[in-house]
Amino acid sequence: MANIIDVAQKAGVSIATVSRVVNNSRHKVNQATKEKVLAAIKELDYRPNALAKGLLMKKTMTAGIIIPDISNPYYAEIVRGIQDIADVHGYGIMLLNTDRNKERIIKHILFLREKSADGIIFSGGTIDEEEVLSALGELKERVVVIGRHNVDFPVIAIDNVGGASKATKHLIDLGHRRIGYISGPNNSTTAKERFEGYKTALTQAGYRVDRTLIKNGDLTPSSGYLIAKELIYEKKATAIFTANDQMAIGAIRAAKDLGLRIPEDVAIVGFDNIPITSFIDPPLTTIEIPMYQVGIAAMEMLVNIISEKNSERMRWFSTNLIIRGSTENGKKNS
Amino acid sequence: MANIIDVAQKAGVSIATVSRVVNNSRHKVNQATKEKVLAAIKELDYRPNALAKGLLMKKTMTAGIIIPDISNPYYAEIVRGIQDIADVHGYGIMLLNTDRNKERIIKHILFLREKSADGIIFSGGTIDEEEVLSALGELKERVVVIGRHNVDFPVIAIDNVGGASKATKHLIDLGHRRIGYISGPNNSTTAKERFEGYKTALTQAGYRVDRTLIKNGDLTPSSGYLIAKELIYEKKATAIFTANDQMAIGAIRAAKDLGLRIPEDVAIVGFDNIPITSFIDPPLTTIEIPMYQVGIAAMEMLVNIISEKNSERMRWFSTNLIIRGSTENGKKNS
DNA sequence: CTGAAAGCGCTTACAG
DNA sequence: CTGAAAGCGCTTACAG
Repeated sequence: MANIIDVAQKAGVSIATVSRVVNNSRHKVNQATKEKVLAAIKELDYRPNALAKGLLMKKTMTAGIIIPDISNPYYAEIVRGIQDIADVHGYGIMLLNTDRNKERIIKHILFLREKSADGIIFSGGTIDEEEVLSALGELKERVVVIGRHNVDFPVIAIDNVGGASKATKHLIDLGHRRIGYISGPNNSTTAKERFEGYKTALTQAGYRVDRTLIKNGDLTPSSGYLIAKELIYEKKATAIFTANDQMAIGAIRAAKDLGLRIPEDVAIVGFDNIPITSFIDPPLTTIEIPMYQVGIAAMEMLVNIISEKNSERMRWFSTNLIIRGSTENGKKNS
Repeated sequence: MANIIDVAQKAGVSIATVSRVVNNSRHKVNQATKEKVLAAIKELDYRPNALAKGLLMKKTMTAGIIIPDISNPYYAEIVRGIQDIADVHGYGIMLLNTDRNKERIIKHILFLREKSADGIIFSGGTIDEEEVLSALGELKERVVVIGRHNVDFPVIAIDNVGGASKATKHLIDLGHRRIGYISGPNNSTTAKERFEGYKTALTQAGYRVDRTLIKNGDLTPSSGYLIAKELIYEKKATAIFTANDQMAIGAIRAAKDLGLRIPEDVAIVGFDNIPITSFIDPPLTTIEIPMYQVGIAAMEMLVNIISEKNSERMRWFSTNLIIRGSTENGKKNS
């Protein structure tokens, strides 16, 4: 590929001049000269080398996204929001999956440092551990965390506790007493926060938390299916609240396979409001999170931090109970 | 961040020696020297700068993935496969969404060239257009295309035509004559290939293709919902085949909202077999594509191409009809 | 086994 | 308005 020297030679100018026209520099360039350079660029199909530029400028226009799993629609939607804003600002995104595994988190962080990423958006899994923190090195000041608020980073916080509490209270208000909770993997802080909300609502209503009604899933429909069967059949749960929609969809299937009616025999509430939820049968009552907006907010915050605009270090997204047919009869959709 | 000179000084050696131990070079280094260097690296928390290395070596260990939309579970699953293999080989992935828009495709390609990506995996939208091809420049020899086989690139081909044909034949065999097809956006070649299969099956069975039964959706559940309502209510379709599962899920909802039974009154077949399909009600008959495996194959092929191992230029994935309750009674699941 | 030096492709302060 | 030159952080052929 042609480089800046080739262009300079073809245009009969110095590489300094080429650089100035390529970057639309404020340093004045004679119009005729500029046109010669532009012509040479076109003819040679010249593209400036971002590696060389990044090396020199200490700015790569690259951000890393570290998430548990892109095949989880929750993260996919957030990533889409991030990317749309990245696009607007000319940033590229390096996407990394961790499956919440600490070694992979660390490995990915070191990788991003080597690539001189300008910043990191982190979501899912633990970032506030000694080892992870120290891996961050000079990137420590250029991180945005999504979904938690008890970490020492700029954060896009989601009201998981409040949302889960609303969901659980909704089930309590409908008269349910044996409300199961299907959580996420142990290292999912989001699932843990949602568990907090579940406990809070029960406690506030004057009920005790029954540990036998609480199980960990892995956020997939099939884990929701298997655990729901157990909670309903063996533990006699009359309602189930799940840490995400996918597991709730599995739970609905489980109730049906047990020959039970929803919501009459078993009520089910999910979390996230992924697009599919209003199309299943019955439509799923769930807690809405504006995932796409969360992604947008995260990338905007990161861009501000990188460009050292003084930006807020916290954006708060509240959550919203959407009541549909999986908890109340007659509600087909919303 | 510490650089190679800092390390060399601290260890009392030359940067050449540091480089050799960092890269585990075959050039021999005295064991004692090596240990001094290692200690210095550790103490300074030194990470080699990938930009500098990439600039020099003309190899960045970065691959671009250009897809229509990561929030579409079909692509999310493929991307996950790609990334898992990228991880194994030490590659980083830059993810870019195009919404099948030609300008964005071109913009993203140029972006990847500037970043000196080692190769590109492309899926969705058109790559074999003059403008796009020329944007590729020197990357032209380092592209893997997913999902098509009529392009002049190494390809992971999916038997969309055969799959769609099987799906349609299945409906014909069940006695359906008015079979609607809900396609994807006009620039989706995948949806077009699936349309080919639909036509082929009809023609082979001796039926004519009724244009009024064919509509374009946008691959979302809600577009499936709206179009299915129209096809069923106005066009009297008794069966619907959709270009992806998401739209099929919308179509199921539409049939139910019209007060119709599935599969007795309306039969529905999707495409892709995304995880959720076996959990909805009725479970969705669909065509299975091993999406994760497709991603794996694509990245493996790209790695081979980049490292100039002579690799096959074509991998073929066949598709598989999975019959569930949305077309045949008594089939609850598979 | 070790190191000096060239060179990858850029940007910009400086001199003219 | 234009250009020569330094320097970003590396790898490796070459000489010793």
